[in-house]
Amino acid sequence: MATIKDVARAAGVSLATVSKYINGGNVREENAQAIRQAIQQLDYRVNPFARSLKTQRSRSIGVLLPDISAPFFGTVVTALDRCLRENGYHTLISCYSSNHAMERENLRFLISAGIDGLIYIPEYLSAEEYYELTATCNVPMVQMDRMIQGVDSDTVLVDNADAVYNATARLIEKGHRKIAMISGPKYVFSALERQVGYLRALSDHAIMFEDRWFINGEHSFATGYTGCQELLDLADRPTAIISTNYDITIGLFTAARERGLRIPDDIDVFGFDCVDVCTMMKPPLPVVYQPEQLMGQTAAKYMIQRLEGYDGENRLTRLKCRVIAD
Amino acid sequence: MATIKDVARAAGVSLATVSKYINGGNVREENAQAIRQAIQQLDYRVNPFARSLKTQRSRSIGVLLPDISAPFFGTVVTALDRCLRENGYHTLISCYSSNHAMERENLRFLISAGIDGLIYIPEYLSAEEYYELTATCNVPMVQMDRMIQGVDSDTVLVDNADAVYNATARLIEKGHRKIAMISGPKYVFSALERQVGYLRALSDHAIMFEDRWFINGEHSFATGYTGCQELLDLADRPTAIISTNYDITIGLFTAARERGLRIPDDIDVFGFDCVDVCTMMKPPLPVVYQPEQLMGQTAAKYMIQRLEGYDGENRLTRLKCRVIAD
DNA sequence: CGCGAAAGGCGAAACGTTTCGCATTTTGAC
DNA sequence: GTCAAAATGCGAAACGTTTCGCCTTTCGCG
Repeated sequence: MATIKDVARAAGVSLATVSKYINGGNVREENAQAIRQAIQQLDYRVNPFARSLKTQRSRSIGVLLPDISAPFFGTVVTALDRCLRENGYHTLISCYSSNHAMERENLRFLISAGIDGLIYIPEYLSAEEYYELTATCNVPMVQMDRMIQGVDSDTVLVDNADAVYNATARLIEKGHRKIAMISGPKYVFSALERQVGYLRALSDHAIMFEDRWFINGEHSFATGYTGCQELLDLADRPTAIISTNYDITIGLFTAARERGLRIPDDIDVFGFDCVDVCTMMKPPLPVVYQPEQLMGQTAAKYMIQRLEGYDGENRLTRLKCRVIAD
Repeated sequence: MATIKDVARAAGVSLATVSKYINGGNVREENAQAIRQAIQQLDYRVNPFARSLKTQRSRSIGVLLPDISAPFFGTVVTALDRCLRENGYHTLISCYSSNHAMERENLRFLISAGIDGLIYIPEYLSAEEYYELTATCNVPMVQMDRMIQGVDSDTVLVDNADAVYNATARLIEKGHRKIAMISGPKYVFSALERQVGYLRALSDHAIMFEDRWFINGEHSFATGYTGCQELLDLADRPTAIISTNYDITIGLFTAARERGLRIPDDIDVFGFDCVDVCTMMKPPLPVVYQPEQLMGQTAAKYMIQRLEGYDGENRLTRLKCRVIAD
């Protein structure tokens, strides 16, 4: 493997000049020519390890998240990855399987791997734990989709409460009064916010909240499926159900249709995250769309700015969700 | 940040001894004690850049794949990541969005990032292109799920033909004679193999292949949805449809049910990849399950063995899919 | 043509490890 | 107690960059 030294020799300049050329400094055209040619000829590539040792930066960004196999996260991360790559960074992904111990362990691992920055979708970690783990290193961090209470950083969220408020309000306008919701775990930031939106909409329209119409569980197919069954088994059935996640929506559909219920005639459904599924149905079902791409892009933007020296206030972006309904 | 030099000084031994201790060499217990204490006290961590420069290894494995937001890939990669991490490696994921130019570009990027190994789910790249891009570097590579004709490496595949053969045969045993299939793109290795399994099953049971019952498209919801509609619009409708991918299956369901067809009574469906969806229905639908976890684990195993010096023949594993049906 | 400023080039040090070859200590058998 | 072998420790070099401070060349202007 050719080194910068070989290039310098071949081009007849000093090693420092080659380095300057590579890193975009001023070099006389004549020399630039020679260096270019030498690089070409020797098929020289910068050795990333040596560079990192010297600069103490790796140009890699850690992404710590619960689970990459969920479509929502997958799409966010894809956008993130693309943005970072366009700016010369690469993405080091780490999934902690919604598991507290792994969340802690993987965070430690990412840091010891020498990441320049961290983009983080937290779940269980407390502020104390976070600060303890990251005490020594000092990499910038961007929180995404969720937030640890007491941890200050740039943050990109969606307006969960608003989105679910709107969804609920739509159903109410359509005449529904018995509206159920199937939601994620109580300890998940975004799930909590969605719950708030639901409650507020009911209250604003003077509709009593019924405990039995509110179901909590993991963000899984099973939660949607069994949750829907539970609801349909009630003597006092809801006439509409709001879902809060892709898997829950699919589970919910499945259960409802298995019972031979026509959607939306027999039971109305408000989907979440699965725009393609909902819009292709006849009639199209209303659905909450989260701006996944934009979320990834914004987080990437914040991170890149920090890495390029921005040192101002922490920024909090609330992206609006789009409620897709006629 | 403390360096190994500080540790050596604090422990009263030489720098080389500390290094030996860290890397598991023989050190007198007395010294080990002192070093341990010094490390603790100074909160010393090995600097990964310096280590990499010296060893020319990064302990990171590149994973190049079409799209992380597909549940199948997501699950495979999650397993992969976990295995590699347990062995002290980390995963550098790169999605090329099923795009030829990006596939090339991202491969180049991964290599220039100094990965120790590559785990690769290819799509468009030819053997020539692959060899050209990887000519200079010499990292081990494991192909997963698919294979480039003419590129020799450890490879982990599933037995696609077998799986679809069995699925088709089941439907035939159930009495179906008009069996349609909705499949992925013709240039995707696994899609082609699935097609082969379908054709062979038909032929083995003396059933004519009908061109109009075979539909090709991207691995997307839309393909399943519109494909199903096309099939149902035929004067000569199939009585069963085989899907070959998660998104296609969901699309197919949606279209069939929108028409008010009962599954499996009015039209039988064989699902793919979405075991939870299919098994929770009543009655449960048959479905092809790909051993995603095992696939990731096997690929990780092969990679780790190569990195630890194994230098034997290339290995080809064909994992069996499980056909889940009563 | 001459001058000062700006641009460009250079050598050397530094980043924090691992590892080589050799020197020293320890060990165990006699 | 002695000796050889085994175990352990050490100093120094090396990995391939970037960057600092200083020196030389070039350029533009009067």
